[in-house]
Amino acid sequence: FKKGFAFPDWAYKPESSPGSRQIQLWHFILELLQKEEYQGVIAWQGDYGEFVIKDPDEVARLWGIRKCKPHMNYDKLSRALRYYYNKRILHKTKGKRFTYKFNFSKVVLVNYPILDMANWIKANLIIGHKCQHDRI
DNA sequence: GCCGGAAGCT
DNA sequence: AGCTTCCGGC
Repeated sequence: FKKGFAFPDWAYKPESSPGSRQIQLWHFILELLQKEEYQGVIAWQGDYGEFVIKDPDEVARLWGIRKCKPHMNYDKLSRALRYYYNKRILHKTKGKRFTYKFNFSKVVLVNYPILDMANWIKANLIIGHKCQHDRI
């Protein structure tokens, strides 16, 4: 996940497509991190895999839109991030405000071998997002 | 802010 | 299972 890495179009599938499921928070975080336009909101900073949430309210708002949870806030989002500690997906950078670090050794190398990145994206990155209650 | 238990939802 | 909601404690 070097800077400027962009996921190709075929990696995105609509929610209604077979085999699709709800997007996971860490997928969403990675999605924001690879988009230049969100660098004022969330960005890689410091050590490899380390990122800073520069605008917690905005990240929470965007996550709320994605999950159709209009009352999402940073308090709730950060609780979800804390559940990643035991799963060894993330850990906190202690002393640094709004700063977390991906355990890429597990997330990428073990669960999703870097050599098979294309299939990892296909299997995990779901971008299509229409709220169920919004369907007419 | 950050932590983690507890309960609830899908 | 993967959050969401709520919250007491630090």
